Amino acid sequence: MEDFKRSAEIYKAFCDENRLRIIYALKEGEKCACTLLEEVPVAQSTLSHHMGILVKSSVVTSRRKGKWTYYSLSDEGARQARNLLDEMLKKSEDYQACSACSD
Amino acid sequence: MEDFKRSAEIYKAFCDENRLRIIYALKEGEKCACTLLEEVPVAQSTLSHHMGILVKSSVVTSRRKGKWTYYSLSDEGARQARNLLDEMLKKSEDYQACSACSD
DNA sequence: GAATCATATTGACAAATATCGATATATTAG
DNA sequence: CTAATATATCGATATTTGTCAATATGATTC
Repeated sequence: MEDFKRSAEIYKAFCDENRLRIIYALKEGEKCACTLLEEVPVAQSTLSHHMGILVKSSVVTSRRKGKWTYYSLSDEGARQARNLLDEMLKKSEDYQACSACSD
Repeated sequence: MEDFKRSAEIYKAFCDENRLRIIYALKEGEKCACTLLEEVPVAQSTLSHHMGILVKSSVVTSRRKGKWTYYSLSDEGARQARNLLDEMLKKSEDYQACSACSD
């Protein structure tokens, strides 16, 4: 709740158009990289790069199963992102509606 | 709910460490740029740049009062960011827990 | 209107990021 | 063991972003 660096890392998940596409695709269910690759218009190496960022943010988890890596939305990551957003946007108890204001 | 470009723009507000510091400072109340400048370790022009991004994201609103520009957290922007996050992280009705899975 | 103050804009630069093709690694299939 | 497949990593490059100093704009004050 003051570790702005880590918080920013979490929101990195959402500040890129293609990563939002990926998250959106994962709403339907767990998918392997090759499936995501069909749905998101980027090269394979680029997808891999984005998946790394998404996993680091903890919004997405990965699991290896043979040749495939399956990705899915993380409930825990979602909870964390939501809580943090609430925390950041909640005005404090003694919020000053208008500082040094002459209106 | 498919305008990924606009959605990414909204989350740009949260994916930089210093912008999070600014948002955090605004939880206390409306503040002018010069006050924020004392609390966030960046140059004046850099602060102005960040404020532009925050306003574009709609998370922060600005109001001009004489020489000063006052910034504050936008309830409407907060609502929008929260709704969008929920929307993005909510698994769909027929979520496939495990696609083509042999577990 | 000249001086002062708060903020925005501009220009330059460095750092970070998104992207791709090529290659490496790891697993499965034959 | 070899070939094929899925994914990750590497190297290169273009774009974007964060940053600052300098300057411009706009408002207030004298």
